[in-house]
Amino acid sequence: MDDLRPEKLYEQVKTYLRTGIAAGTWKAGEKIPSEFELMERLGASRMTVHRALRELSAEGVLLRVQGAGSFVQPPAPRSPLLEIYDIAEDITRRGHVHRAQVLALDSRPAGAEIAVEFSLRHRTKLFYSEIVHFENEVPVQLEERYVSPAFAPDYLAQNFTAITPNRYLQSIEPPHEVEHIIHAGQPDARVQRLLQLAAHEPCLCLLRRTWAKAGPATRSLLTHPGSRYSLGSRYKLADFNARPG
Amino acid sequence: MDDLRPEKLYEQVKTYLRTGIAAGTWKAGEKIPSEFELMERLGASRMTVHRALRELSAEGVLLRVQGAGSFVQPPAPRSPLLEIYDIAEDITRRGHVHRAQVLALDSRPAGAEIAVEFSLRHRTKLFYSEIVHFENEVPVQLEERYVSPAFAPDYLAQNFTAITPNRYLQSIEPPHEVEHIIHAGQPDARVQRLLQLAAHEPCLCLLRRTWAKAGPATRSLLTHPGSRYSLGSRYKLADFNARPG
DNA sequence: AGGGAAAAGTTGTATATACAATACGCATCC
DNA sequence: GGATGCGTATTGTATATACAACTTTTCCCT
Repeated sequence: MDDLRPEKLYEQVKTYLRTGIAAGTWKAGEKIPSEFELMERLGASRMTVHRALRELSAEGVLLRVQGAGSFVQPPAPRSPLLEIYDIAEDITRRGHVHRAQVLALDSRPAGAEIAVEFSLRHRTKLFYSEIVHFENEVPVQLEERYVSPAFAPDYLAQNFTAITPNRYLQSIEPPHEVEHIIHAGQPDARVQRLLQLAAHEPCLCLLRRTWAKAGPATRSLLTHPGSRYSLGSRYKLADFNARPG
Repeated sequence: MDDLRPEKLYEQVKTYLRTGIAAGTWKAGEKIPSEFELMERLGASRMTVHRALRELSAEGVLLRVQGAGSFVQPPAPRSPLLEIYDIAEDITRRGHVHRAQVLALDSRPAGAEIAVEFSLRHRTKLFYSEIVHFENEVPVQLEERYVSPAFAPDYLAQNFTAITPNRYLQSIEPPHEVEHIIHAGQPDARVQRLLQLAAHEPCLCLLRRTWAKAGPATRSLLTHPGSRYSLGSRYKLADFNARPG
């Protein structure tokens, strides 16, 4: 499972800087060492260091000013919203530690509402998983997921502390169609406890449904603490102006 | 205003490919010329061509497969959530009646946080508007918007009961870059009153910032009643698996 | 015909070099 | 004091080269 190949050199440079920023070696707004300095310190060529810095700049981690230097950008609170983003990836990219706690992983009859969504007869069985995701041991997401057995027959045999359901399902077959619905809600007592929410703290709920070519595949309700998590995206529109016809 | 400097060479290569794809020279799924071929055709070095292709790949325009070639990706599906949707349009499309109540429309000094976002000195004046949007006389959105005077000099002269700020600003110049951040929050007493919220009812907050080519343009905080409003999108993903032989 | 090795083609990474463009401090000049 | 210009530091672009990694095609041997 693990990728044993060594990280590419430019990736090593990126990791070096990212962990340094996460560790507070360089704080937001501060200047990081110059390309030349990093080149000597890390033993890579300037072009390799340059590439690493350019990519970090494109990712919004750094702001580079020609003639002046490279500066740490304040972290943009973001998760690519409409992509099938993976929360574990998201957390580790921020340089934090991700842990998943599996509360349930079984097969259970679909309730009326769920059955309709999956175009199944009432009480037909579906796979179900319930996982709490922690960022630095703070709960940031409750994931309640129904999966069609026809789509992922081996779902129950997976170890979801090692690989997220998201990533596992993606590896089977990328979805053909996706739906996202976002709303703000008041958690019930159980959710409040699982996410360690303060009294009356709202939560941000993201309902994501996916379809494979064969039919409905998954239905996940992702609940986040309102005060500790936000969804975001930022992108350039420039490229979409020129269109044929 | 126009940038008279010649486009960078790698940008020229990107433009060459983008226009070729737009013109149908290479269709989705098809293979584009190899780096070597492009290098000879365009008179750039392979590294320069390589950089152009790598960036197009990162942008999702191309799919590159080591050892095989570079293939045109089907255009990425965009969702209404990330577009600049207009709530008046949204409401009328549902067949309901939209009404806007303008609570404020003035010029006011930017607070510390806002000034930083607009790259302005503290207390420089910005245009500000505050509008409640009603769907069938039920409040569904509180719109608190800051606008750069440099971007929209005539902003204060508009009648925002007739045209939404959104639509007006779009007519000046479509944004070059957009950021959306969504979170769930607890409204303060004032918001609670304006949106006629029940006690402890959470709200869904969408912070949208836009940039024009010249710099920061607008910053809107759109607050919705959690129980009466949700954001959603559904779209088809292209088939990324198949690649022609 | 089939299998498999070899070759060719294509992209990925890394380096060295050169020069251009920009920012900033410092000395100079008026 | 203030404006000007210059040198240095730093990032941006472009090129040539080399080799690695991977895919596809060719071709030879069985």
